[in-house]
Amino acid sequence: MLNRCNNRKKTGQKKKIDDFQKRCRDTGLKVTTQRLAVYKALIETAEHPSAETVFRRVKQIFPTISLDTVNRTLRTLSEIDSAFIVEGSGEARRFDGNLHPHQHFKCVRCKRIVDFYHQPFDNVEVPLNIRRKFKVLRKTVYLEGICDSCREKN
Amino acid sequence: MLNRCNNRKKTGQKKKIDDFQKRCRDTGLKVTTQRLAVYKALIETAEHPSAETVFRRVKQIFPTISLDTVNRTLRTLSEIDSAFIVEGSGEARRFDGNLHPHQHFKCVRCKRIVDFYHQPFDNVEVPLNIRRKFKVLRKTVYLEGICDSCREKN
DNA sequence: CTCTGTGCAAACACTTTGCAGCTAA
DNA sequence: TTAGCTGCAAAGTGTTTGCACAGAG
Repeated sequence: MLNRCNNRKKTGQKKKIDDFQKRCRDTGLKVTTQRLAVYKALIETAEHPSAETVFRRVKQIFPTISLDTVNRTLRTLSEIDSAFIVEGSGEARRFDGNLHPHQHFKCVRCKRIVDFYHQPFDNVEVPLNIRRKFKVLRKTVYLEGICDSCREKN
Repeated sequence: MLNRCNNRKKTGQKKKIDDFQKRCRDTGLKVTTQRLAVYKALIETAEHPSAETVFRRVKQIFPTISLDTVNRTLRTLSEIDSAFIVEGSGEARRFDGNLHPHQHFKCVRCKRIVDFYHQPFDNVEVPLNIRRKFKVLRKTVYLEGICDSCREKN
């Protein structure tokens, strides 16, 4: 399973790129050389790169691209759900003094974070292939969405 | 201490504070007024505050404290496991172009992020009390620890 | 041809650091 | 007493923004 995720197949890449171009057209975005290059760089790697990393990579085949464009494009990609942010919300760090096991729900509009506890999340064992390779120190379950009061505001 | 909270809840806070002081002594940290004030402010709220928010709150009862101290203290608290970071790693945003459902393991040393897929995590239903109140758009399961190559380096 | 996208530079928000004086142990 | 802590100011890091020009549709 680790392997399958790491070896993203070439044939699949082509289709992804076609789908992406369609997605751009559907959402009214222009298919620019830069946008395509950033998207390709992102799906060609399994290392969950930062904007800086994508920038360095794209620069090799497109030397005039700027870091700003990469930043803007990555943000756009996540807005049209062609990419996800796996680390760093871009907002300030936030802390929790509650040491008991629990999970969080975060409202993407008002940024409110709510604690909850749902035992089944806690009960799921970390898979063996992960436990064998890595020392797991922490397990986080995180939900995102729109909270009740933000929904009413629509 | 306000005396309106004279029951078990307050006793719990009291115990937490005692435990915290012990934790400081055990880890060789001094129990300073600032450190205590920051810790209290953190456990008195359920809103997962940022450093800035904690700062504003502590300032009311301790006007000379600086934001730097709050930042430093919150970092220290998470280092001694008296608090957790629930949002914002402080590092750069990182992106993922893999849209299939999957989970992540992140090595806290080398920052490498590895994809895996463990169906049981996917199968857990979001609890009803959350689904009823909030519109859930995304579910994230995230493991943190030490990866194989970093363990060997010890 | 039009209007979005890009590159540049400057602005920005948050966090960290160097240092001198302070304080808990 | 003294090692560690704090407050201040300055630097650092990553991201966003305003603007004029370029290029996709």
